[in-house]
Amino acid sequence: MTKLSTDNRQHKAKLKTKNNNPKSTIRNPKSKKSMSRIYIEDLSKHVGEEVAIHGWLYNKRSSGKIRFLVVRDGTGVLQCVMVKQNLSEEIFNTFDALTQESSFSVTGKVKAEPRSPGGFEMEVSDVKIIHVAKEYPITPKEHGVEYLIDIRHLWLRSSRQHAIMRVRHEIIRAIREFFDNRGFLLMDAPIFTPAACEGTSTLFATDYFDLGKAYLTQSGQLYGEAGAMAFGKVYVFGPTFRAEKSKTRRHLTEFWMVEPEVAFNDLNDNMELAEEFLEHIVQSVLKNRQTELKTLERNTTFLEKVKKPLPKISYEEAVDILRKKGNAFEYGNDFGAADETIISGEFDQPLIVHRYPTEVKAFYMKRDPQNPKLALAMDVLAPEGYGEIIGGSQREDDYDALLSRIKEHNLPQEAFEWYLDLRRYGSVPHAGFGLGVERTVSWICGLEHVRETIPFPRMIYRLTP
RNA sequence: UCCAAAGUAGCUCAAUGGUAGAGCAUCCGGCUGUUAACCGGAGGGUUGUAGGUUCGAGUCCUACCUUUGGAGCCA
Repeated sequence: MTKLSTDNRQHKAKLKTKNNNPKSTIRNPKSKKSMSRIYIEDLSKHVGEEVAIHGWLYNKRSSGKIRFLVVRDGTGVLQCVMVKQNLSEEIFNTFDALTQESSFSVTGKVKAEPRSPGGFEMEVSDVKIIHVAKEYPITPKEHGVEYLIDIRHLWLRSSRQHAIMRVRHEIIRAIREFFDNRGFLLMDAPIFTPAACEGTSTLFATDYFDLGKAYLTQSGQLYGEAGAMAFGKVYVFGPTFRAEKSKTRRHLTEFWMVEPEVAFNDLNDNMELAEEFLEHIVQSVLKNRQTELKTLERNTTFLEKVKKPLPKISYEEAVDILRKKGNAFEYGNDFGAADETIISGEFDQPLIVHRYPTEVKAFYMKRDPQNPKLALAMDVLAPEGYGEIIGGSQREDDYDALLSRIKEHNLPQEAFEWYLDLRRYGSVPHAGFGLGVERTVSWICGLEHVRETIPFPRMIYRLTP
């Protein structure tokens, strides 16, 4: 019933536009020698000029003879004022046909307007409808995340999602800038791999011609190590895949990870690189994305404190903190999400925890010469309960030690022969870490869930859109 | 895989075991400065599915389905 009436209205709207342009309902806004077209973000340079904006209807309001169109063009939002006595009836009535998210181009004079949120307003002289949208499923009122995530392709048009995606973009830009400025080579690792990189996680399998199964990568690190031996310092930046049935606000099955790897670095160098890296990322966002952080109502007090040096404690000291807090934590276990929150709650900066028991860490991590029961590993825990955002280590560079680790973990030696080669031909101490992009975005934006940090999240029960 | 919670109008939510409602959205009307505009009116429901208890079930019971949160694993 509702559908019918909408269709009717669309039909009417089509008829109206047809009168303007007999060829097609979809008009090319550039076809007419129109005003110079600008983006909303550049409005300040065009005050007093007659310009055109191409965009979509964000919202509209009417007070009878004065009407307001709120247009968004992807770079911002602008309120356009239609005054009846200044416009022909035909143009004034385009207001009625425009539904939420209809596309159109609007022409008029730009005015500075202190009452408007962006500081500018447009006095409309002409409106050209491009396409009348059907009833839009996202209304200006509240919606649940469950509903919105099903229409993620449309949800991305809303202001909050714009802010998150712009912060994500800034984080990725800062990551690349940081490594590029330090002479790192960006080295892409393969997505298809013959075996588990770390041997533990469940992987996504796929048929690979006559070669049997291929698996989607869960880390580019081993390839990064080959890169470090070839180029000295590299970073791998790509998607990674985990088939574990993790159902939490911190997990996706497909997520992005950046993994630097540096030859001749030890654990201390690695921790220093990580803290400088985090400082650069957070300070870049604070510097370049204040508007977005404001939209997200992010309290930036903690973010401003992200500067070198970050606090560093050993696994043992972390266990002590847990015990002092009355937590019956057993030495030798890995920290759960609740433990991480307690430990990081003691600090107001990201916290580096180093030297974990070898049993809870991966086979390729070098053992501490001072205490062979410990791995030269490091994790960075974000404050405010956001958990682990970085995991890294100094790698085992001794051939015999690495081989026995591979055997202890029951890994297929043939698959790791190339990796062992790195210890056969000019082995050197080296270290690296991986940073989860989505968890970092989630932390910096202050979000409830990582699913909002990636344009199209992949989770156990979600493969669409 | 395990534990827990939730499914009622397009959306967000109400409704002691006793006639299923509101706000937003949609449609019709009004308004010359609105700001998630406002005011008046209208349409809109197999209460996730299948059984059961009861004079009577949206509400109680059982199973299943779907989604969400958490655990484990991890970034």
